[in-house]
Amino acid sequence: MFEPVTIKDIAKALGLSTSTVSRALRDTHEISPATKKMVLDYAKEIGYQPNPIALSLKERRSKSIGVVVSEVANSYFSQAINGIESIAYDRGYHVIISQTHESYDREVVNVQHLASRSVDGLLVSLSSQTNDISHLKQLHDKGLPMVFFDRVAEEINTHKVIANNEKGAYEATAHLIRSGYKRIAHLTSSSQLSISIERLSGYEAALNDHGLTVNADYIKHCPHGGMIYEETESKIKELLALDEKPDAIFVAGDRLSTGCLSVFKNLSISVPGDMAIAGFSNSDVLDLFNPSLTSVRQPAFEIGKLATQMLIQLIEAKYPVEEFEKKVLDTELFVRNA
Amino acid sequence: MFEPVTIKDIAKALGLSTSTVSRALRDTHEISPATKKMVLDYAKEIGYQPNPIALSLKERRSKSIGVVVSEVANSYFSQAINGIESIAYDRGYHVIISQTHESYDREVVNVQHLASRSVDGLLVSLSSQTNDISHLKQLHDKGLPMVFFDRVAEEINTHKVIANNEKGAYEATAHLIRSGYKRIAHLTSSSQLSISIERLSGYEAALNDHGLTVNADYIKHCPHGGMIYEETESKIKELLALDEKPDAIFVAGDRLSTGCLSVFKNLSISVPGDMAIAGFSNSDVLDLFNPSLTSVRQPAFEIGKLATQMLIQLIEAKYPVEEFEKKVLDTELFVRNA
DNA sequence: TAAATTTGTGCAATCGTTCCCGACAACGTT
DNA sequence: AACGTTGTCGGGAACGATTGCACAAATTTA
Repeated sequence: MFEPVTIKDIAKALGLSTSTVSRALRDTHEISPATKKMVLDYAKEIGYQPNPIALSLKERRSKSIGVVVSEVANSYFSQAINGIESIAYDRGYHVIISQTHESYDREVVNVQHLASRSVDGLLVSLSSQTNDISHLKQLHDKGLPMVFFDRVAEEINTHKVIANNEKGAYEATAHLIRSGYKRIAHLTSSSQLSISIERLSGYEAALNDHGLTVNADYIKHCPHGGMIYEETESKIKELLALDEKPDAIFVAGDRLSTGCLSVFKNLSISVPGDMAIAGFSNSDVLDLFNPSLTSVRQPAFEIGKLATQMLIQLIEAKYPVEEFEKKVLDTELFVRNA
Repeated sequence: MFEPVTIKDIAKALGLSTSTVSRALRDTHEISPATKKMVLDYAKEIGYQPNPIALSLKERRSKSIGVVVSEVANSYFSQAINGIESIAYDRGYHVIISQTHESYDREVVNVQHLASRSVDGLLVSLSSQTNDISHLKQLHDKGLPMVFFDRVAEEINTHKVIANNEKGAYEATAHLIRSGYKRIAHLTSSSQLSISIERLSGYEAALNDHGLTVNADYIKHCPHGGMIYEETESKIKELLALDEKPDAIFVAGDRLSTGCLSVFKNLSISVPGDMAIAGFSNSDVLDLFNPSLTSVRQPAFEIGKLATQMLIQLIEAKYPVEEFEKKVLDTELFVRNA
């Protein structure tokens, strides 16, 4: 059906050996100009394209990197992916994206799928359900280059690129405090996630620094990170049922932020009248929201770029890299509904 | 660095030939149960994983399909991709996503990249800038299986899956008419795109059926499909500058719809007070928008699923397929701000 | 002029896997 | 006893490309 032309076809047609053709195509100095021209012309004429799979087998690398994210339909990740592609592309790497949909099982399957020599390295942002990282540790120990971004696994010793989640959370919370709110709740995703820990920490620091006490009842976790509406709704209802109902919420994720707004809309609770909200989000259309949302925006594109640069550096390193670094990029606070 | 275990290692360790090991692993009947067990046990013990690249070279297929879309950060496409993955995954195919960002040049590069035997088939939705489809035609003529979805190329004879754009556009326009608007404009992307043609046609039919005349001044094209804010803004300003200013707009794309809302917000034009809007969009958070948006929603997930099923059918067909079909799925109208 | 070097090309191995053949037992059938 | 089956297994050629080595012819050097 689809019969690609190979180096062998060229060799046969020109009465040369495959080695000569190969060398001519690669422009080696040890081929006579005449032969070289003949081969190149003929190759162009019949539209020869080298078979990347054969190359991969020989070179033992695929010139492709795998990306593991929870959802591409998430502004943060789609922006990060654009950053990833902008670098990978230039360096001649394919990018294979896989989505976990925040499921641990899918993460394991996807990672296994990407590994086994079909990708040269992995860019990983953990799913919210992931506790056990042995599937990644095992590959990392075997030498598969790996860079974490956003949701990182501290236990694995490699490069990491994250936003300054603690500072971003601090600023958002401090903004709510400065706006006069005193009972500030925190809605976040699963507790073991690095971003959850960091954002919680920033939230607590802001409260402490402003003379407010941290109330454990005000901190609610959504293990599915906003993927399930009912989960978000029930957590918010728990907050609303408290004796000392919060007057503001700091939300720690993109999907959670929009989910939160939806819940309040459905419950006919006015924002920010009855409840103020500030949350992490990278959406481009936040300005169009009603109620609007004060947001912490991460440099997603830049994070994707950096992570990819570091990964390619690992992949192409001649000797095993022992020194790893964690890059931390600042977030930006967009005040709306001030 | 990363030394994967091969069938050869197993053969050597067990004193067998690679052929026997291969057959044992593939559970052929001509291997004794004892040998089979020995091989399987040892393979499991040392964590043998077959090398998919070697397989690809041998089988002359990669078990992967390429997807060409404009942006993953577009609700329609991210939902379609979820549909694509849901099928591909089950059938053992990798999915490689590439983004054109509505650029013709990137589309050509991406398609070339995906082809050359590294994907077994292509799922394509054209970029808004694409006029010339010879890069696809050439591959299709060479026998590369290809299925179009959403933005299709009529000139290429293969399977196509689309929404009923004409009907959806008709319904949205008719809704505006029923709501009392008389001067309805149409904002759409580049004129050569299949979806633009179909949606324009539905728009015109609705006007005609309701005794309204089609006014060429009311039809504005944005070649970048909403990717460039300034372009959208200038087209809208053109509409606003008309003597008989429109009182409603039917918008033909996801990004254009949100772009349109942003422009009106920035121009302090009240929607739907000064101007009513209805548009194509698959966003999940339209309910949160202010002003809200009456939307035509496409069955994106289903379209992705169908297209993938048809593509895999083409890929795995024993004989060249000659009969192609175009599947048309109904859209849904969500009335908001009624 | 003979030896040494350069130049241009081919042979064959390699990457990991499958699969067509053929080898060679052990067994059953006339 | 001679032959055909059947069950197990190994050898080796593919798949497409690269590359170290060998080797002839052409050229330069001693």
